[in-house]
Amino acid sequence: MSDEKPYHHGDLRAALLLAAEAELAERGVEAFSLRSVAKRAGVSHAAPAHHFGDATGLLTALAAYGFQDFLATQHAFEARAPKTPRDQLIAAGLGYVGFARARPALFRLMFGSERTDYKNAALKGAAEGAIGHLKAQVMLVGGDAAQDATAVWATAHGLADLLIAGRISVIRNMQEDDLQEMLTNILTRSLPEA
Amino acid sequence: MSDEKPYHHGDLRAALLLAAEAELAERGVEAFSLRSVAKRAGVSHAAPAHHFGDATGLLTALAAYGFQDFLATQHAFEARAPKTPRDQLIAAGLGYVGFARARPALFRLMFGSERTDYKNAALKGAAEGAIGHLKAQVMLVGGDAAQDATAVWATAHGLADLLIAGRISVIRNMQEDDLQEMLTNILTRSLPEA
DNA sequence: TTTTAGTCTAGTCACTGTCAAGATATGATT
DNA sequence: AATCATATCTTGACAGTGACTAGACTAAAA
Repeated sequence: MSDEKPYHHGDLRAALLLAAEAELAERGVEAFSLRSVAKRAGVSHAAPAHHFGDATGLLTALAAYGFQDFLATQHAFEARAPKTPRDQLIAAGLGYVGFARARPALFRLMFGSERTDYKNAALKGAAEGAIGHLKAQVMLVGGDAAQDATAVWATAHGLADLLIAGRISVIRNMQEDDLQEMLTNILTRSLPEA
Repeated sequence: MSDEKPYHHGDLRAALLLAAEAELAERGVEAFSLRSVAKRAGVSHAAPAHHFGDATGLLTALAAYGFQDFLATQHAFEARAPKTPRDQLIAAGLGYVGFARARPALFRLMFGSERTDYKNAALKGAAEGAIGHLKAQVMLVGGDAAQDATAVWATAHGLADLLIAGRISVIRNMQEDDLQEMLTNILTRSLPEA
């Protein structure tokens, strides 16, 4: 009469988000299954509906949570970099790529999936927070904020997406050090000129 | 006794590929369904299996076909551009983005999906053809082929992926002319220096 | 004409997301 | 403390899915 699972989980919402990211990482966005998430959390197949509505609801919440970590990763990279605006911006770009490589399925969910609802306020807010951060940094460096932010962002995003897709054959057999140096070079070139 | 459908389709394989791209465009990669493709082609739900094995087989064939059109689009853009190596490379980049915008779901399938088999010879060949073309152009311009090709490619890819995701708010309300100019500017900056 | 191989259909299975109904626990009101 | 309302979770059902099997049909080879 001790190890009995209580009827109420306690914090199922958080547990489901954790399970969902694990499922996402193991099976990918396209093979993602609500029932499998429920099973992993040790709960009935219909339980998630009460917290997230449907599958889109869960994935939307997960994407929003992902954007928060995404921003946090960039901040972590920035903290370890020199404090000049340019270095900070490059660090943010490396953080962008680093996040994608560490959690590729989540990254894909955030930026590419159609199974999330971008009209959702929480997701929209989290996503715009990440974008706003980048734009603010570009303004510190100076230049045409719109175009320059787009340039840096697109470069980081393209590197990230191609890396996790495994399509850049040049890169597959590269030493991690050399890869980082190359990423830095490419990002630097995308910056507005000093 | 005239309009009766014959038992054999005639060219079901091609018809299925056409239907598959239409389904892809309408419902997206993640909601893609084999049975729906079969229905659209007016054929039983198990018919595709005889031509493509399983769903992955069909999507793999479709991706390979996509890479051919992808290359053709770039060539079309190049034909309309000045014949200097730099202009040709930029045109290829614009073609890259143009293809993604015209057929976003197919583009996503080619570069992002896990429902394709990249060990498949046809797909691998088609994909490497597109990559080889880009690399060849970079060598004409001069520079460190590996790094420079990666830079241009990542920039084009990032612009394309972000554009079709609709995440670049700066761009959503932009005039098409201004957008093209901006894309050209950003791609130019990613090029090895003259 | 007979055989063989290729093409397509029909039926089945386990799995999926969603819905509806009911069981159980929590907490507010009295 | 007792009752009621609400939130949480389970169970069971449904149509749609991918994959598999067996068989029907057809065309071309022998």
